[in-house]
Amino acid sequence: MTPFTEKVISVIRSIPEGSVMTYGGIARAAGSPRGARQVVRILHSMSRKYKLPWHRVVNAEGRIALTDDESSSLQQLFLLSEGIVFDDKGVIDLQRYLHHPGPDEDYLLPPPE
DNA sequence: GCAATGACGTACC
DNA sequence: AGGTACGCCATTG
Repeated sequence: MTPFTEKVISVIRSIPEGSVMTYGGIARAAGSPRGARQVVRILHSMSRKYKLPWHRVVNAEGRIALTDDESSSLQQLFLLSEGIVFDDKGVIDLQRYLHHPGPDEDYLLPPPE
């Protein structure tokens, strides 16, 4: 268990209801801008052991990232129940639902342009 | 300990 | 605009 992993767990647990975060965003918030795939791995192991809001994690496009149809539809169900809206293409409006970490975090958003 | 894995992201066809 | 290729690196077998 590395500090990065603990940070990731902490970040995920801090995602408020009705908000989402991307894998890359969590990785950046945890101090490893290129650690998106580690977030995936961590989610795999942690979601079984710990109680994490794994359903509030989506990919950079704002889509459900799960490969299993059953699990992904379940995730969508969870998000819907928290008030998150999907558009026609099944995409979440990240501008609106993405959770921004506090000012303590060096969370760098991509340039608005 | 080394090789494969993975619910990603980004750069390139 | 849509598909492919590859880097990333903690965790797992």
